[in-house]
Amino acid sequence: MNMNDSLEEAIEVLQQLGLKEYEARCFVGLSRLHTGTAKRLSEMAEVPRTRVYDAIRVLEAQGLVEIQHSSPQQFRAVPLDEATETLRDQYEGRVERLHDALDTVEMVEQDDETPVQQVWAMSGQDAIKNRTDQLIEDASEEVVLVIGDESLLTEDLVSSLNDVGNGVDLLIGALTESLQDQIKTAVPDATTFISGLEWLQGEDATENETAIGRLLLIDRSTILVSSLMPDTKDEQAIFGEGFGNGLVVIARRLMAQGLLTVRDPK
Amino acid sequence: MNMNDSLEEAIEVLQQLGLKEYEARCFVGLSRLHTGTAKRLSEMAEVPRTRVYDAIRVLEAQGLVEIQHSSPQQFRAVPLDEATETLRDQYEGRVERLHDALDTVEMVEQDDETPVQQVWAMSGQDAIKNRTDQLIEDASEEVVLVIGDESLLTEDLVSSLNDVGNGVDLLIGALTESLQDQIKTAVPDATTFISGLEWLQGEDATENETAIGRLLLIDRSTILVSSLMPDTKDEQAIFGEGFGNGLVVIARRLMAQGLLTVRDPK
DNA sequence: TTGAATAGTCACCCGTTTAATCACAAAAAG
DNA sequence: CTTTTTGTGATTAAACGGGTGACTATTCAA
Repeated sequence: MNMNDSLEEAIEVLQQLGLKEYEARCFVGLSRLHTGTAKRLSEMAEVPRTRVYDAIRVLEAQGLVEIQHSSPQQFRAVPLDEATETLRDQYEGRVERLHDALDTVEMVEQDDETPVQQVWAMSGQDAIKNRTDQLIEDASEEVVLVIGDESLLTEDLVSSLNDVGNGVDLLIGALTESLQDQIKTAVPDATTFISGLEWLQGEDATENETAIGRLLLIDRSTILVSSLMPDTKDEQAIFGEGFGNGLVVIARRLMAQGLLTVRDPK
Repeated sequence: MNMNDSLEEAIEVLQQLGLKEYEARCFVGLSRLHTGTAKRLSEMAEVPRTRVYDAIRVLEAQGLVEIQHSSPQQFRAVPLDEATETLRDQYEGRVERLHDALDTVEMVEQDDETPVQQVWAMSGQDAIKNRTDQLIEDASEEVVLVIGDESLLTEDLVSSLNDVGNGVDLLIGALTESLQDQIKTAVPDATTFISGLEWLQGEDATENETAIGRLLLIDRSTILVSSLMPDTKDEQAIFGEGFGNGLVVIARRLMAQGLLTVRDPK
């Protein structure tokens, strides 16, 4: 990646982390300046000089820059490692506060008429990863997992797989041999296999550009299927639980197609 | 804390984490509803019904809620642990990307005329903590530290103190006996003492409400002094390096006042 | 000392975002 | 066949953020 792109990337990420554009620009500007006045910073970061002062004040309050109160004032960025650590601390604190606040509250009564046909949709690689890990942890009998992309075989996933109870069968499939090898060494207890769902790929590929992401079946009663946008890495999943669930139809189809039969000749 | 306050707190924190007000309200609303339609959620969360849909879409894209595409649609929040973990992952990723981006860039040349009189100001408890830890790690001869408030004795600080090189003297002071005891057990290698800066407290207390936070002197050439707003827990520090520094005057005053003489009779 | 340049603070403008409401068509429910 | 409910879209008003210029104080160099 080009250096100017790195600068742009840094600015963008800082904004995602909650900074305004000027604040972000000033911070990356200072990061390559070691120390500077408002004027120099204004030129380097392409921020109107008169606005540098506001931006710096905010950054200082967040612990990202230091100010020398001389005349003229000098600014400098906190060392990178310190800055990232500070940001981490900030967010860790917020997430913790959120967790505490919500977990003293949860749940108002409900007039439950569970409509049995529960199929839920969710998005986001992180969220689906976490749900996958959680489901595997809670498995009591059998885990069937098909992984469609190398990037989905994360550390957390591996440790979840290795931590399942003793009586739980592990059946893991991959789309390529190299991926299967990785799985074999990472999760020795699992029975692995390749393919078994070419039909699924074929059927899908005609319609749109989505690739199969994950396919997870827990205790034959809970299922999660995700697809992966090849370019954007965006992941979307559907998720269902309960035997009577409509999604189990998919599971049956899979079994009929011979995917699950791999298990018996084991 | 009251439960309604918890709700408010959660909403506020979610906004700090980047959500809009409606999104935040909808999420905490769903968090206590287990599952709900737009109408119920609208009443519970005090969000206009017609706007619930937009908010939910954003939340779904972030992996914080699941949608059941039935009619009417049903929404539900991801379990709290999964949600916080997802948020964590999100921010960890961003901070990492920031670090990588800035790492490849740093430093444009500089016409250095170091004005020797460097006194820098910084704010924020996290940032000052990180700076403190860093300075202690880099110490080569002597660390003099005075801690003004119990909350400042963090794990990171303790491990930094215990990790200093062999030839480095550790001199740690506290304002109260109980704090001194904590330090003794946490950092056995240190020489501890109490007080030695009543004069500083006195002088300050007349003017404003700030209490002394940290006081750190590294190798007799780098110094950091912080004050703590008693109510807001807001911390502000000044920081200087180099022998010729004006701040060293303060260090001399401290020595003259007998603070540092504790070291000699050791 | 004086004039020019620099430093710093304010106040203002304008486009975008976002909270908030309304109008309307499709779909359920009675 | 009404009457709610549900979902989408357009619209308004206020808040926010980016962008610019006026103005004063300070510094520096004639």
